[in-house]
Amino acid sequence: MNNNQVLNERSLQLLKALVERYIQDGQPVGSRALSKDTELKLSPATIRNVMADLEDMGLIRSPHTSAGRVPTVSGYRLFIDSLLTVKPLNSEELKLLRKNLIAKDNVNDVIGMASRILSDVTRMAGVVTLPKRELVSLRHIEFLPLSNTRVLVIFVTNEQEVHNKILHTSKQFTPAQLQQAANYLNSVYSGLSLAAVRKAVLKELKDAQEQMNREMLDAVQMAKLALDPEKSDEDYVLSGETNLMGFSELSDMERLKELFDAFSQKRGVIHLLDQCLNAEGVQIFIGEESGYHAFEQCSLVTAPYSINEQVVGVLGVIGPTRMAYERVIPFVDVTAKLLGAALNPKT
Amino acid sequence: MNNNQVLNERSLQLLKALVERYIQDGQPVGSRALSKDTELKLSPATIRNVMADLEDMGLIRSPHTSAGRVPTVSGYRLFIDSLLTVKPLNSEELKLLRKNLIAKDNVNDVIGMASRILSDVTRMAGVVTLPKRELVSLRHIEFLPLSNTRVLVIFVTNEQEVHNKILHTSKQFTPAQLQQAANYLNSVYSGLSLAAVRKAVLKELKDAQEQMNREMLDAVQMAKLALDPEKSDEDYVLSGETNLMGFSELSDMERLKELFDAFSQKRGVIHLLDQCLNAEGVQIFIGEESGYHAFEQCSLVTAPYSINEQVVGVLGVIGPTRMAYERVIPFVDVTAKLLGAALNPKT
DNA sequence: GCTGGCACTCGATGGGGTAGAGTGCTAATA
DNA sequence: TATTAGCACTCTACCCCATCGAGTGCCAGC
Repeated sequence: MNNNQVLNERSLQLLKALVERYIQDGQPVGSRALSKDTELKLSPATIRNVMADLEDMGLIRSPHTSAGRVPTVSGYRLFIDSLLTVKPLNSEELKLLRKNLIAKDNVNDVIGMASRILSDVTRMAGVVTLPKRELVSLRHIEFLPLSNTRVLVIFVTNEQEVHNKILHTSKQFTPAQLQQAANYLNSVYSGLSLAAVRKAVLKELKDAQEQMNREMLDAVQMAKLALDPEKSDEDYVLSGETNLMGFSELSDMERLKELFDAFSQKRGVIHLLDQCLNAEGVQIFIGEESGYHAFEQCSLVTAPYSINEQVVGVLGVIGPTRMAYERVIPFVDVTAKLLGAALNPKT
Repeated sequence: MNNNQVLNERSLQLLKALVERYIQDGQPVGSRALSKDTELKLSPATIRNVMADLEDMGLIRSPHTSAGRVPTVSGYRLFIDSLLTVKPLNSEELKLLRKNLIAKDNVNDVIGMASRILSDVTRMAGVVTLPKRELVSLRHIEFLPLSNTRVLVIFVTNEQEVHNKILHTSKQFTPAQLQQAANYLNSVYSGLSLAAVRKAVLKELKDAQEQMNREMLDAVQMAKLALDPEKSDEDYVLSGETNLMGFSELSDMERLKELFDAFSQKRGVIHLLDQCLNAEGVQIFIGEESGYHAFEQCSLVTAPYSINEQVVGVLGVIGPTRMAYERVIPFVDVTAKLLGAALNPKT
């Protein structure tokens, strides 16, 4: 692949046509087909020359001598970054989104619905991360005694979601003490983000002076335990994985197993999605770009979503590299925005 | 298939040998192989005659003229019900179980671990239903005000598990009122099973007379809302689905998709597992016996598990019909017992 | 610089031949 | 009468090979 070639307007146009054609019917595209497809009146022979150049540049390749050409990852990348003409959502998709992506009592239901819509509409796999607890703010905290040294802590966050956890305390508390501790924490920390609360808590514990009375110290100590980040904090909801079994390019059982293993282990996928948290808008991993072998034949189109202008999660679509990006990209974009809206606490 | 044949000892012995052989290496079993396998000194020709009889009885069949024989569902059934010699767990498996299947704070963790062990050891898919909430007893109930008419209800069950739900009440309650309601419910219903509580609550509401004061009535009303059974109550944890992708008999993509679709829709699987709740010990569905098309190539080996002698859930293993029943059956059995033990509240 | 022509390559398809596994049937045997 | 050896038969799996069609690269001519 030597890049010292000229990429003139015509070559780009042909690359665009080739990628579009290939996305449409999945067969390697030959010069004859391309010559008919474009409005440039060029003979197959000319197009062959251009294709040879594109191949030199590593943008397309031929599976074997007498097949047509197929886009490489770089080809897709160039196509998506500079050549793609996105299609706006059709009214039906929009209607579906508006109808189903609405606020519910249970955040998980909304997330699940978003994931479901993503997979149903695109007929690929949809994925939505749960909102990062760290970034949402504390609304209310409560302690319930379970047994001697076991306390159930319950906290409600501003997305109206309830979390609970069992703490093992070093000493025994009376219900009244627990009540008092909760009251204290609510009065001091309510409204702050969980991350901020934790930070404040750690600070208080560090420079705890005598000025802080016994009860408060206990309360802060318990808050620390309660807010200890958990692995379960990082999770996502996946839908329509089975749609992926329909694609011929993923029909190799080895690969498919690897992919589904990645889905159920979650770690890799989470890592991948986390990289998209800070992206402005839609971000795309094409094939091997993700760095995960299991995703080598897949593309991932993601967009972050926000609650109160604060990015708290990511959603996306997973499918074969050969996907209708011009439809998927705007769809993922809009879904992210609407999910954010649906999760925003009605003030 | 005419059943008016004699099933003598020898035929059964040959059927057993055939099934075992087929389970072992997945190839149709011929008369010659069978003649070598058994200690009955019979020539292939004799065995062929017996096999023809077994085929007449619908216990085995041949994929085509010049292939060996393969067990039918009836054949497997007879094998499992009367011919199987189960193998006790080996010490390694037992050690793994005892080491990992221990009480934890979080029931879901224990369930997840059980599912994981089932799939890891058998190298097939493991499934464990969550304990039926209905059947566990109420330990503690608590109400927290969220906003005007929205109340968060939290209840802890005897398996130390915490459930929460948001109620929409018809009128507004003060924190004190909620506290009072919870106190009342705890004093009256604590220790009863959720099903019993619901029953009692409905009865109280039905013949609510003036003798019941306003507050109590409110409390009972809210308890009714809180205990309304939800669809989410019926759920299971599945592990190692991807193991199923390795089996050649399931390698048809159509079928596989159907199977995985069934897994993610959950309804059919739950229905199937529910049928095993009342079985004494291990229950097995072989292939089409399950009644679900998606499971036609699969067998399901299940056992119910109990908390406090009360059956609350089911666990099992899903794999190809051709599985090592003699190992899977005792393993599922023991796992169910140990899971029950791990879930039993330490009193 | 573009095009038509042409030889070439490669995968897919399908026919034909063969080897091997296993059967069912029959006649011989214990 | 139950068992066995022998034999013809059937079916699959496999390999080989010819053919076809799509598409290419290259070259000469416009």
